[in-house]
Order: sequence, then C-alpha cells, then structure tokens
Amino acid sequence: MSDRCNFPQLLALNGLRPTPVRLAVLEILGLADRALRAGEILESLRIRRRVNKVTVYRILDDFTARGILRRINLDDRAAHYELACEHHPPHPHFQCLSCREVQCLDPVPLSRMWAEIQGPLGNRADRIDIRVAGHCHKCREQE
Amino acid sequence: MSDRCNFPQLLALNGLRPTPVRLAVLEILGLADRALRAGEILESLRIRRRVNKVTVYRILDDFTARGILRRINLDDRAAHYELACEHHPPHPHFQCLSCREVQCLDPVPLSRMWAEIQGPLGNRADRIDIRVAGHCHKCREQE
DNA sequence: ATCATATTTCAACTCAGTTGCAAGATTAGA
DNA sequence: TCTAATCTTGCAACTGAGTTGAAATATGAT
Ligand SMILES: [Mn+2]
Ligand SMILES: [Mn+2]
Ligand SMILES: [Zn+2]
Ligand SMILES: [Zn+2]
Repeated sequence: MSDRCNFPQLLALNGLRPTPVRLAVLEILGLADRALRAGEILESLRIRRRVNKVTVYRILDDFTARGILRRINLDDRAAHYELACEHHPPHPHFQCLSCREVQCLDPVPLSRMWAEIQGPLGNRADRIDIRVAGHCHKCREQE
Repeated sequence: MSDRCNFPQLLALNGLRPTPVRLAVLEILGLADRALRAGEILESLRIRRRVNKVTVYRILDDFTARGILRRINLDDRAAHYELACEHHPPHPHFQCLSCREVQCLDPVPLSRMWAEIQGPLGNRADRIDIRVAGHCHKCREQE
C-alpha cells in the first residue's frame, strides 16, 4: 500500500518534521492490509523503539485532523486508523459478526450515496461512513 | 414515537418483567426525537427515581442483544440508543460537524444499499450502518 | 411462609484515551 | 557559536464510558 506514497514529502507538505515516530506510524499503516487500532500501532512501534503512548495518540489525532489519516469507528470501543492519501479514497468497511475480521470494500462516490439516502434538503454531506456487519465468505462456508 | 408501541407487551414477549426501570427506559426513548446516550437516559430516569448506572447499562445491553433497541456508534465516544420496534426500522443518521446535532434520516432498504456497495461475493450483509457527517440546514444559514 | 429466581445496587475495576507540564530536540536569529 | 523560540516527545496523573463480581432486594411459585 505504501509503495505509492512518499511519506517524508507528505509530512513536508503538511509543515511537519519527518521525525522517526511520525514516519514509523505512516510506514506501519502503509504496510497494513487493514485499519489498525492505536494499540496495535503502538505495539508495532515498540518492536523498533521506545515510544510513549501519548505521543502516538497525539500523532494520530493530528494526522486525522489534517486528513493524512482517517479514523474509523467500528463496533469495537477502540477507533481504527488507515491512510487517507489519494491512493486510498474513503470506502465502506465490512466486519464479520462471527470472526470480527474487518475488510475494506470498494469506494462508492459520496454523491451517489447521498442521492440514494435522500438526506434532508439543505443539509450538506461532507463524509459518509458506511459500516456493513454480516458474515464473511469463510465463516459462511464453515456452517 | 411511543404511541404505537405497547411496552409492557414488548417486555412480556421477551420474557422480561415490566419493572419500573425497564418501562421508564423504553418510555424515555419512545418520547425522544433522536437517539440518546446512556448518560442522557440515566439523567432522565433520575428525575423520577433513584437508579444505579449499572442497572441502566445492563438494561441497554440486554435490550440491544434482544433487538428491542439499536445501539448506534457515532463519532462521539458514547454510544447512542434508539427504539428498534417495527415502527422504527433501521435508518441512516446525520450528524452536523458544527453543532453536533444528530438527525434520523429516512430508511433505505438493506438490499439496495448492499447492491450499491457491491460487497465481496460470498459475504452476506446482515446490517448496514450509515453515518453521514456534514453541515445541517441551520448551521449553513448562519454562515 | 419458604424457597428459587430475577432484578437492582454497590464498590471496585478496566480500557481507551486526555491533560498539563517538564524535558529534549530542532531551527532561526544575533 | 551561543541563545532563544519553537517543535516534539515523555511522564504522571486524570477522565469518561462502560464492566465485573458479589451482595441486597424484589418477585413469583410451591
Ligand atoms: Mn479501509
Ligand atoms: Mn435514528
Ligand atoms: Zn468471518
Ligand atoms: Zn448544525
């Protein structure tokens, strides 16, 4: 996933210094094939270096506010994070009720979804979060 | 909202005793015009009687597991709850990024949404949570 | 009345984050 | 180069939302 994103440049564009922790957070998310929790990111970071959790939470908040990352609220208490660069546009997520695994689904245009929903006239949609809960391919076979 | 639901009967159908706290939780949600947080429900309850928060959390969990209520995870840390009886089918929610107000939108059939999303073949969708974030009617006028 | 079961309460705890401030690192100016 | 301003990270203590286990209370059945 990260093969198309230049992280030092991404940070520079946002006026942020390319510190080891910031770069490592981006690299970890770039290599992941799914959205990760703050705790999982922290764990990965600590294999390499000593990091305080507050630093990670602050970096995740900052990146999210700047649109570098997307924060995803699933059923689980902890939020999940994923890269939000142009190669990873917003998309729905599928979570299996049986094995709890999370899959990223193909993007659907905001305009099409907003039209489908027919939200109140006068309201403007800036973002649509879609979370599908169900039973995945594998879990259905096992039954 | 509650005018069409018989709460004592609803509890009886679920093999639950019509206790004052259970009935009050349902009445409060029945009168509300939006999904409420556990804390808001507790506050309303305490106007009438002395209740422990654990009781409320356990009732909300139990009702949710039985499908009497729906738990809605918005951006806020606390979950929101709304009645899930046949007169209140699942529907998308709109949350204004400016005033944080939550609106219930019109229901959209699961099948239509699932088709729109084109989820992975073999996966089965049981539930689709749609959360729209944007700027509401009122807040847009003020600008 | 006696007992079993269902419901509510209490105190203590967990988990995921947040806050304020100190310490360290980086950059810019004199 | 020395200094000061700014940015980044760390530490300790705290918060809010919810959870746990066990005791107390209420309800229903015999
Ligand atoms: Mn994703
Ligand atoms: Mn609603
Ligand atoms: Zn599964
Ligand atoms: Zn608004």
